Amino acid sequence: MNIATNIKQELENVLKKLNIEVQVPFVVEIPKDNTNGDYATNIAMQLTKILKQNPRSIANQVVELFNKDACNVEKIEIAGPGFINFFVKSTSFASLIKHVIDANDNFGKQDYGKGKKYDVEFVSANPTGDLHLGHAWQAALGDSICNLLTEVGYNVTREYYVNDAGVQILKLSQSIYARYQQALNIDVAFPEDGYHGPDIIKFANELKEKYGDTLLTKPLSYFKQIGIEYELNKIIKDLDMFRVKFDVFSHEVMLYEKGLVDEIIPLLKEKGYIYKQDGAIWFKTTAFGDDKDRVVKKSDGTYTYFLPDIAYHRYKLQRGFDYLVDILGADHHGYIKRMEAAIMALGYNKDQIQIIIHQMVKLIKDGEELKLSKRTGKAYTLKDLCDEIGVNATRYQFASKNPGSHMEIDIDLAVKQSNDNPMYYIEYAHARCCSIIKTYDELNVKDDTSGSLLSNSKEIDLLKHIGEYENVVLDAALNKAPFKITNYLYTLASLFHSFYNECKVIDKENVELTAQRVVLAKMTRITIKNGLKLIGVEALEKM
RNA sequence: GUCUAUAUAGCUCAGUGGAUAGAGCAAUUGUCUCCGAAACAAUAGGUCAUAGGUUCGACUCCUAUUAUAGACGCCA
Repeated sequence: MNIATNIKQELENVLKKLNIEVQVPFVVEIPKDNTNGDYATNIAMQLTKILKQNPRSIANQVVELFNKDACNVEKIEIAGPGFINFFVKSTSFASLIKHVIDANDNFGKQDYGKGKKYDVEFVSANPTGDLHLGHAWQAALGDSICNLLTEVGYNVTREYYVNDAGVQILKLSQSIYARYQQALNIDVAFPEDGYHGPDIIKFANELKEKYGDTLLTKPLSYFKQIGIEYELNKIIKDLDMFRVKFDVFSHEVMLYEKGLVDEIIPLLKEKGYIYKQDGAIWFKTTAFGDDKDRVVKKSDGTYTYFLPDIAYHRYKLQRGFDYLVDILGADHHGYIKRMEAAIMALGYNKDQIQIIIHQMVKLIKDGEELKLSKRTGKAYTLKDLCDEIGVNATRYQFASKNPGSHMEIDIDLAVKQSNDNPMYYIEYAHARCCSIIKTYDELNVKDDTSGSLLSNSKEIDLLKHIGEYENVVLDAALNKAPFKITNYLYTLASLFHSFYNECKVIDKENVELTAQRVVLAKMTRITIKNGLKLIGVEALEKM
């Protein structure tokens, strides 16, 4: 049990003694300045409205009723406008130390989710070309979110939606067919909106090598099928290299084949959300807060893309997931309201779906913006970046950004300064821990997890921060915010480096202290390793 | 015009109602006879875009304005 939680519980007891029934939104946290205690709470200020007294006098009452022995508190002070600051006994860390060492690889794992089922859909790039850096962000973000949710006890499925029924795929098959003909020296015009990428030319040449001209008589549907297979396999391979593995690939074509798409309009009609206008069929999404109604069936009789998407989300919910998460680029933000509308219209709860939007990636190369262009086939891909700076640094780079903020990547700078990536600072701390532990092992001394000799402020700061890890994991998971993990790890590495420089860990003259300090290195190593694993980065033992 | 984000140190970014707003890079200065100097310690650098409001307290919440990116089709 961690110390902050203990203090919080005791404060809840105090509230009961004061006969306060209502929820008080107070926090127990580590103050920035440790002269303000090891932990502090704002409970007195929060109570001003309820008790209608000044915060310092409330603080006095709280302190009087507070049972210090229940949570290893040595001293309590009231400071500033009414903060209550707690100073804990050094022995209070013994249970934390033992917990971290015993849990080891499992430190951080929690049962908060109680096995509830999440389906997280991300990347879902059309199989028409290589993954670009926007997909890299989605892949890193999505996979890390899945890891976090799993860590706190949810049952998570990673899902990829393959848009294989739309016009994009038709263009792909036409492009392949044209390139194939060109490979055979047949003079044909390349389709107007075709895919110009070099990969298609390469694929066409492979077809020529393998089959000669025997495919010329095949229908377009044949090229469609082999095209999807070829492109999707390439994507899967890249994702695998990026350490992202999907559990389920759902194909749009399958939704049509199973008749799921055709079921939607009658279903919505039954509930009264469908009407006809100008020869088209509309879904009344404004009933659920959208700013305008959406067409689901065009006047020419074909469906809009929206309809299969509704069918797809219904299909996911029917498979028994409690929550759905979609990760999309900012160019899809208009999509949120209408999809929520669809979910609600179908009788599900709005908070069963969450759509996470990440902002656009702006690429700078040679001092100017590099526009992604499928037409010209020129793009800087996920694989390009991984080849240049490595998978670890790439995963870290994308996991560490808040998806709500805009990202600018200067490729030349990223490559040149890859060692300045904050990840290396964290890796260095980990490698240092490993090195210390190795040296220590040769001494043949038994670990001491009591923590009784740890009194230096650097040691205490490190312990307190490690004690926060589980809360940070939970917070990051619930907010679906992997960047909270990277921020945490960075601070942890910093505290460790600082501790290392001030406190000699291995001291042959003082075996007792060595046996306790080395445990700090072990705790740090465990925490960094587990934290990095959540964002798909390997912890290095040597650099 | 409407919608969604974003605006914090010269640059890249933390900071989801609390105490003196924090890191890294860049600048200046110390620290390796010693467990890994890819590190540490220190100095300097900010009217938290602007103006109002909410309250014990606002970088944080609300409103308006400005700037930047993106979205607003019977396209996907």
